[in-house]
Amino acid sequence: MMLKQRRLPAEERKIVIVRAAIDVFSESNYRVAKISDIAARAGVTDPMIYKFFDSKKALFVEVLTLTSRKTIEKFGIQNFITEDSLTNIENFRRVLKKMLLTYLSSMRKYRRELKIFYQAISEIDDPDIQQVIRGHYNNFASMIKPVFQQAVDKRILSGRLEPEMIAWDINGFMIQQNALFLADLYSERNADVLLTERMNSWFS
Amino acid sequence: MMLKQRRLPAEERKIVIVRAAIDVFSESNYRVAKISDIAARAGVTDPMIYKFFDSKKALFVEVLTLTSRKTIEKFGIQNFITEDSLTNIENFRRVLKKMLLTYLSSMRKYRRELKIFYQAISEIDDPDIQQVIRGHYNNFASMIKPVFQQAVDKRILSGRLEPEMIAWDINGFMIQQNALFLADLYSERNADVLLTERMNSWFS
Amino acid sequence: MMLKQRRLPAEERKIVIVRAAIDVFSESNYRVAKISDIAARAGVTDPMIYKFFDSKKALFVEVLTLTSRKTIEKFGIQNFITEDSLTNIENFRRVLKKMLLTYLSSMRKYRRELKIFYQAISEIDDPDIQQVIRGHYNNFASMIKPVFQQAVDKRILSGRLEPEMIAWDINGFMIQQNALFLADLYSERNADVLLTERMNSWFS
Amino acid sequence: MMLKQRRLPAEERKIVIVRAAIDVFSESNYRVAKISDIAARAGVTDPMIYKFFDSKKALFVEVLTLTSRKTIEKFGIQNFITEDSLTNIENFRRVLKKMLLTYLSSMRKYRRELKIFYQAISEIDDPDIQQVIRGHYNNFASMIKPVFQQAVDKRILSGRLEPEMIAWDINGFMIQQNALFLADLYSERNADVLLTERMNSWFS
DNA sequence: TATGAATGAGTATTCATTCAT
DNA sequence: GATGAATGAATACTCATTCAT
Repeated sequence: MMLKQRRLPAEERKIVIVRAAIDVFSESNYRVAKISDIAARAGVTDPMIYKFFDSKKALFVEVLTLTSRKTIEKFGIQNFITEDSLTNIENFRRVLKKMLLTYLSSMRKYRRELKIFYQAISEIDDPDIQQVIRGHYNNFASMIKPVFQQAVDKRILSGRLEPEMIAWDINGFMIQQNALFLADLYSERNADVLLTERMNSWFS
Repeated sequence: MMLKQRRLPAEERKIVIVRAAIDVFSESNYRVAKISDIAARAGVTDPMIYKFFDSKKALFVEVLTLTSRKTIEKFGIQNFITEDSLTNIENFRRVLKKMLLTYLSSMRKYRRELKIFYQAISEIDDPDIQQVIRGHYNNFASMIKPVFQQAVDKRILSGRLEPEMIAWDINGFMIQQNALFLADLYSERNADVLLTERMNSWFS
Repeated sequence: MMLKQRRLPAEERKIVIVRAAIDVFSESNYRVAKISDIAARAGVTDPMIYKFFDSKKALFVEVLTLTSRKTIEKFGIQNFITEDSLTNIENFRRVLKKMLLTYLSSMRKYRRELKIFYQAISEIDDPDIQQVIRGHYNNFASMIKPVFQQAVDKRILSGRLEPEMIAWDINGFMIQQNALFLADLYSERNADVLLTERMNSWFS
Repeated sequence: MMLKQRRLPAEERKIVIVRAAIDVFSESNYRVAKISDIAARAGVTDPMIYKFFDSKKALFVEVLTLTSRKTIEKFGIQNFITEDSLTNIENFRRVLKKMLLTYLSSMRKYRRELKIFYQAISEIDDPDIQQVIRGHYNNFASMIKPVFQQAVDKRILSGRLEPEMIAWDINGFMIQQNALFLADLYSERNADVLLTERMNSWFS
């Protein structure tokens, strides 16, 4: 068991602060969260926050950026869809569905990050924040598209729907399920059925 | 020549305040917007706001409630889907698509209301606000469901997908397009193609 | 005896605040003085200060401006030097000396204002503050000059030294005596002797 | 090629810090200047400052003291007024005038130090600072007085005006010109004319 | 010796809300 | 009924200074 260290190297301290920020932001929201709460949660005093971040907003943007990166890594379609799974449409379909359901079921675990991400829409007029949000959705789509492109190239998919279109459909599906989840209106069954419908459309 | 009216009947003045609130909230967000800006925009003094609303939050909730009501009225599926259009699947499909596209294209006009609605997600922990949000999505689905139920009853729809499921699919589709729209990532072509795909699934 | 009024018309309240500011600024200095001290002294809360002044600096500039105006009014050379006193050099000289000595002896009474004025030199890089300071010295000189010009016109003064020059000499004399006074190095006798010397030079 | 020196003898490092302090204080003022800026300018870390000075104020007082000493040395009346120049009033007068004009024209070069000195007036309530200021003016006068005393002793000056009085007149003249200079109201011509007038009074 | 890490204490400014008139 | 006057309560951010290593 590690006691709380009094002095930490900068790198580690920064991580501790970001983690605290995720906690505190998600427990209320960007505007309500107080720097002093974040500091307390991180076990430091307020000024330490400002050693690493120029402002509360800069910290929020960092949290957003990191969350975006982590989400996309975690989604990690490329880890699921191996060369192997692309040899055969049934394989591809099975693996894809498993992946999407896995993602959906991870919402519960990443509710905090999810909530912060949706908070950012309230601040969408801020250029820095807008950039992270748009970057995130674009990156998400960009990660998915080539997988479907490969499937088309390998003739296991008809190409009737452009890979880009499918990518944005997946993106959109996640957005809607996330939103419903945050409003406590998420239904696993609904999500499952609707996902199946969509897959039918992608794979027809 | 129109002078600023000195005295307005209470009901009208309340409407003026709510309109001002929509303007001001949407120009920044619930936390940033100032009561004094809303009052100025409405042409009243700050304390007047408190004549009509107990608090800033109460005003926000009112705006939310009214916006929800208006959105649902405007969507007005019952106005589109007449008895007549339910006699024949092609009619139904055509009218439905027209309605959904109309709604999509109205996003531009109602961007202000849309933005406020998404702001509420930052405040989802507040019970009053959560209630409006959930109520809105539920009402939206409840409005759509019976139309499809009728279609099933009238045998112009197979009933393979439950009307409730379709209702939530439509609901979700709107949520995702709204979110993309607010992030300036809305693509009319994408929306159109993906909507067509979904309709195929509902009507198969 | 007047009890401290709870509610005061804006005009009066502003005066109370400015007076409090003079007290508080002079008891320490512009940077050390706290808005909350000024507010407390004025018998109001901090936000009231901001109803009248945009910032602490704005309040300081107001104090400076008012002090300048008051000082110049109080010096009021035009009140001393009447048509009458300009008929004859001895009269003029006597009245002038009396006036200057009066001013010098008023330093004690106006120490607070004096101190604030010299504080401004620490802030001379601020354009607003610089403007007040320069304006003050220029106004001071501009007030004195025409009196000596009249004396020259009326031939009771030789004009060997330009009126403008004399004006700046008086101005400078006050500056030096003020500075010494603030450093507790003021000597009435010295001031008196040196003033006599200068008058000899002006009137020769 | 000069690399930043890693280790400097303590005395030199102290000098470097004081120089940096003069720069930084004069660029804003005592209250606004930051220790970290001074440290950065001196090429040391913040805590190093505290190796040499107990506090920011102590550093300011040191700067003041050194500036006072340097100013007085630089004024160095004793360097100008040699035995030789005291044999004859014309010589004395010429040399004195040259010296005072030299001092005046050096204001431009020593603006930084001058500015810091006037900043101290804002802090005149601090006993340490008051002591330096008063000490400075007193030393200044004390340096000048004996020169005129000698002139009186040598009968090249009448003694009508006591040497002490003349000393304070010179002192005051410098104070006023410094103040006008800092307010950007310095006029070389005015200074020259007024100085001549005063010399007439001292030498009559 | 030197410094990176850390903080105590402070403070100008903001704004929703109240209330006397 | 309407408002000008007033405030309680809050909070992001700063900086001189200390101390463990």
